[in-house]
Amino acid sequence: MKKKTRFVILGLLRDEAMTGYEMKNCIDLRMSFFWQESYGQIYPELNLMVKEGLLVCREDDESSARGKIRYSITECGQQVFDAWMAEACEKDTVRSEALLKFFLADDRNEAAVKQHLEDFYSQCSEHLALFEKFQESLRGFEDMHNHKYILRMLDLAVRQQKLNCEWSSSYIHELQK
Amino acid sequence: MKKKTRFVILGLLRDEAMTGYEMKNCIDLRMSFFWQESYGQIYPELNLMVKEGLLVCREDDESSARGKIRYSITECGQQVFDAWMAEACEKDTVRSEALLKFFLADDRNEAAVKQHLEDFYSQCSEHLALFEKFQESLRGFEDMHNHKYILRMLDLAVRQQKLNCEWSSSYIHELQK
DNA sequence: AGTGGCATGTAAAGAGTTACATGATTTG
DNA sequence: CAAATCATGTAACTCTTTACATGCCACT
Repeated sequence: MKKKTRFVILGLLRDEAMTGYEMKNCIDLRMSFFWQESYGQIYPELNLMVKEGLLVCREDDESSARGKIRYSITECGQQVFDAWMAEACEKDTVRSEALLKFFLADDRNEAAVKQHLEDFYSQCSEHLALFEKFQESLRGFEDMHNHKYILRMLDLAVRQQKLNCEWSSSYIHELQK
Repeated sequence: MKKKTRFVILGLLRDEAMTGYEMKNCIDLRMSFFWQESYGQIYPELNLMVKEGLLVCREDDESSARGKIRYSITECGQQVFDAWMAEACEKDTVRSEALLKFFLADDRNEAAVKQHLEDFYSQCSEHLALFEKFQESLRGFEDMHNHKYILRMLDLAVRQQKLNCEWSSSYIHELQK
């Protein structure tokens, strides 16, 4: 289970130069469906990657005591990214406490299950709304071709969230009978 | 992100007494869709839980130098489990290298994406087959009511895998044009 | 003047995997 | 009888989160 923080960073920077803070934001908003990173991983990795020549950085704001630091990918970084892209994927790791509880429940826990289902439903709806908003924003561009891969991915994300919503709402109705 | 190993163990033992090895097996075969544990988590936790009075154990096989150890849940363990069931769930953590690659890809990586899609498809088909087999085995019982919660969960798992299969196969066809 | 969001970073704690060691039992 | 699988366990390592520290900027 190798650390993949650097590849996520590299992948994001191919599109545009970003600060560490923006990367974390982008990962949380658009990729949390299948990936997460914390500041404790991002910032140290960013400094390491500059030393290794995968990234270059420039201070945005010379006037401040400690300005924003915006990173860009180097040619070497591109190569490292493409090499990783071609490698086989490790198997997924998923930990969903809600699904775990749904699986392990019995009649003693019916009330708890009901509550968790409602939470699950509202979380999925929120995610769905987020993904659909992102989808719309990408479709607004005329250069849709550039977003071909992301749009395909979003299509899966949206359909999975819809499935989860449908499943949990019908499960809720069943329990209410 | 608290450790939940003990609750998984407790949940499994409510159905039947098991050895640590059997638990790991069961988790890998039936729960890997949304959960995983390793021996390094299970065995030390098992010993701890006996000390805390959540479990009792008996050696299966007195003749061997080191026989199987089969664990059962205590009344106290039941209570701890039910208390956890009623608690709110932490948010999910998911790490899927394949989905990450699908999201970050561009035209330079089309060949890699194709390969990963094929791997993704075959993995999902395998999971689907596994879930369907499990589903069938549960439906064989006359006391289906006992498995109500697991069957509901399996319904979601099966539908998600079907969605993934459908998505990846249509994506593969698109790329082949 | 205070709140909240932007922004960078570190240290310590905690979670989780991996590799190894050991030995029994089953199956071809 | 060799190989695979069953079975338990530990130690070292790696990964990841969390809590904290610092300070800017915009808005009210």
